Amino acid sequence: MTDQRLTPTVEDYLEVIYTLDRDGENIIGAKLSELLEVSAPTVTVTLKRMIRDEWITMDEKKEIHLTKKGSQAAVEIIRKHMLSEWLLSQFLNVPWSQVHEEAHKMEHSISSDVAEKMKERLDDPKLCPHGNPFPGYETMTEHWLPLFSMEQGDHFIIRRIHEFGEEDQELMNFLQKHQVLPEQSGFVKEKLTFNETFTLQINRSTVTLGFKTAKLIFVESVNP
Amino acid sequence: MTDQRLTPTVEDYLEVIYTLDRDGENIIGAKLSELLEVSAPTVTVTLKRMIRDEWITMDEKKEIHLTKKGSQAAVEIIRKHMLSEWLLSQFLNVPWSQVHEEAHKMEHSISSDVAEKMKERLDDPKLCPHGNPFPGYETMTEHWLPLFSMEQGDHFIIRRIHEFGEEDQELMNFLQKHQVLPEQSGFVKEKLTFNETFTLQINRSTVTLGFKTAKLIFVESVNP
DNA sequence: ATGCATAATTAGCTAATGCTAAATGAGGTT
DNA sequence: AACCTCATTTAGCATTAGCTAATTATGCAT
Repeated sequence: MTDQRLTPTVEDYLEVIYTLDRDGENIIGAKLSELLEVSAPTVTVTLKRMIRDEWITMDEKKEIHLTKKGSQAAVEIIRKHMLSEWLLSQFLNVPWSQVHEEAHKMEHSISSDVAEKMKERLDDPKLCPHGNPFPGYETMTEHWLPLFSMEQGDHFIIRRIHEFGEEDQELMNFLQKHQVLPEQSGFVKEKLTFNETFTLQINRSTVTLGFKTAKLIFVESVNP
Repeated sequence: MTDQRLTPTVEDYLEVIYTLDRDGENIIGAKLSELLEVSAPTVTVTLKRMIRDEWITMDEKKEIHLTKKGSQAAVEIIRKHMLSEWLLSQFLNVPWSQVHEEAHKMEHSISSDVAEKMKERLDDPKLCPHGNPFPGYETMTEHWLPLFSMEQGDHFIIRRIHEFGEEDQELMNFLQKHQVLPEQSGFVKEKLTFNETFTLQINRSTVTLGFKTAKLIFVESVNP
């Protein structure tokens, strides 16, 4: 009957699969291998276990789908992750750039009871400190556009750094250092397509971001 | 060399070994098997790994001793445990009786940086919510006596429930329900040696504790 | 000296997670 | 049809951490 309990590894897989699914991406082993930074054979056997335990199914095209049980488990772990991020950031003054990494470790070891207490204490947040939506609140972020789609001269308020950017500690340190943070406003000083860079002005200082980064940052467009 | 990283299992062993050592008990495999609730062969092989990785040594009498490295690691994990307990109890209103169990899971997944933030935020506590001392503050608890040593009519303030009692969830629920908690005062209504029980009066209510429990509870003796 | 507890080990398994190297599959091109 | 690329799988290994059953040590008591 497979009343398997979740292992941290499986929880990590579920999180990534849920997020890819939310974004409408097609989910195959190779993508998980890249995002989770494990080898392809490891992915194969882990997915096999996950199918056995009914967290996911795999169709003829080898695409991965969450079962109902898998989806519920994913929601739960993502909630724990995001609540931990707020706890670390609000109560413990852990720097914004490190909150993801720390929460990623904690999320596997807090009970649903504790998560519920955190939710109450933190006022039931709908977005994480990076602006990503709690499961079920995806509509709140829908109107934000990738910075990538902005043009020179466009003004914006930064709203969100995508989950898949959060994983890169160097990137996060860089973003924090240059105030590329949710709620900051700025404008596109220069967009160099041939160079694949955006140069932004934020609070009297200037940063240059590559296209890859600009695709992970979402902004609200504003009139200057 | 063996720059092994700690696994949760090894951290658990270190915690127990440190605590037994603090209490001056002789530390052998059989005791760990009992306290950690694993089989004897499991203990044998785990200790072998711990010796290999230089967390502990074993003498001719099979007694276990922490190396310097092992002792430092133990202190660190116990600090994380106790700080987590306070965080859960103070910030998240997790019930006293559950705080140990939750913290026991969390302790393995928080970084030393986060522990340091917790320490600051929680005002550098010297005792855990159960009254057990943080490593290095053992003297603070030395003058408290086991409830077991009290006599009929003796008045006391409960100060401490020993670590090895915390592990028993049923016991903890029972103690909380009957207000057998640090800072509560009461007196021994009846001590029945032939029955191996103490009956206590605490705040208008009465509880009966077995000798086993009375040995795990430490009190400050007071004049009525 | 013998024997009984208690403690510790050995032997042999299982499961989850990782890895590399090598083999296969599946699709699209030339 | 032959080939190339990308994805997946097989095979073979390693480590940690559990277990049971059976064996061996060790120390105390008769």
